[in-house]
Amino acid sequence: MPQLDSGGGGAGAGDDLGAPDELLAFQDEGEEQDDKSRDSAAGPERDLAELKSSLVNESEGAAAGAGVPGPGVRVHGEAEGAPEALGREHTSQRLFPDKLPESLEDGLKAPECASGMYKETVYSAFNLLMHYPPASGAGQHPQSQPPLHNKAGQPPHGVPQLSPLYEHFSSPHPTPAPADISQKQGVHRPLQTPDLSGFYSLTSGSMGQLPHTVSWFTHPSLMLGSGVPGHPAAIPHPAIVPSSGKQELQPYDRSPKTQAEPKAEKEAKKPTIKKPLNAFMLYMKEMRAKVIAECTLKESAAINQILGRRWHALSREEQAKYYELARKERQLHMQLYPGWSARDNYGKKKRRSREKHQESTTGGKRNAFGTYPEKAAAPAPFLPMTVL
DNA sequence: TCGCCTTTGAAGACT
DNA sequence: AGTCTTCAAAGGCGA
Repeated sequence: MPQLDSGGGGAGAGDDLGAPDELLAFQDEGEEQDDKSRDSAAGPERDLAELKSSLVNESEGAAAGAGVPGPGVRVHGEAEGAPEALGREHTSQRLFPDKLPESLEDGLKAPECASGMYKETVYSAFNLLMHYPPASGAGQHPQSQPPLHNKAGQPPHGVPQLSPLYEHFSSPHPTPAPADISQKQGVHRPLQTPDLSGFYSLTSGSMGQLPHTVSWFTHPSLMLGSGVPGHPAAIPHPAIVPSSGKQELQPYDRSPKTQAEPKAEKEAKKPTIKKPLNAFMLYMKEMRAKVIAECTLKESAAINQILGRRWHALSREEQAKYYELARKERQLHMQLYPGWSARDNYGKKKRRSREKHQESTTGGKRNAFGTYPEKAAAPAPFLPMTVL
């Protein structure tokens, strides 16, 4: 995130949520910018095609270099030696797995997949940000700020797939549900803070600008958890899900099973507070539907590959909007669940087999530890633009 | 039914 | 401090 929190946290300690990694995402200036502009200018036609051709390149490189290529696979001719290039290298590498999922191949074959996919990329996030003016002294990114005011006050295109957290706070009736949850978990959670009241106090008029909010309020997952039954305010925070089983529920399945559930089962379904979504997750959530609609792909793994590539093709301004969203998301999450820690969910998922990780290590993607071999040669910390 | 796949980013755990 | 590990979303697929 380019300098979203510059200025030493005008919104207080909690504002210092812009992770350093966010800055790294914008290290790739210079040739990277050219790269992105090429990608963007070329449009989606090249998106999948490049992905596919890159795979070919990688295999060619592997053949020519006798296994040397690994991290050095370049797809856009970045400058050698530059820190940005280093950071970029493993990115590129990650984007091109050894094997392309069949489903992805199908998607690549599908001509409709290469049509107009790149338009409107961040309009949704852009639009959303309009409703969340940056906290004082925070989010003062010079590039992300000015365009945040849509004079018309209407979504330019489509329906933003907002993180429920935001939609939740878009409600003119802020729900006390999270606090309720917190009580159950024995965590003190102040309902509202001065920071947030200024942040998310939306008028009912703004609701009209967020028609998608309805989907959030009517989503069955919101009927879980605690709260005052039968009242909209009873809707718990969407980050709260039953701890047992997957988060996803059958769409619009509102059968009152919970009433008949035995006590033990209820115990097992104690709500879990999920991690706030990061910038890329927010981007994926928003763009997934488009990719699915325009491609024949359905497999998330393949879609995520495309989205990952598109993510890197986004301009820094476009990415900045998602970073800003994610930052606000974390901020909200922190305000809602002050006692929550990612540790709470640590180890809840079953671990993958170590062997598979080691396989991927040799494959040049994330190694057995989820990082990249090149990380040892991590680029120098990104200097905020204000410094530069 | 459950975990894997696949992506990036955030953050906890570990050295 | 630096590195490693896990989780966040999503839905098809295989065991």
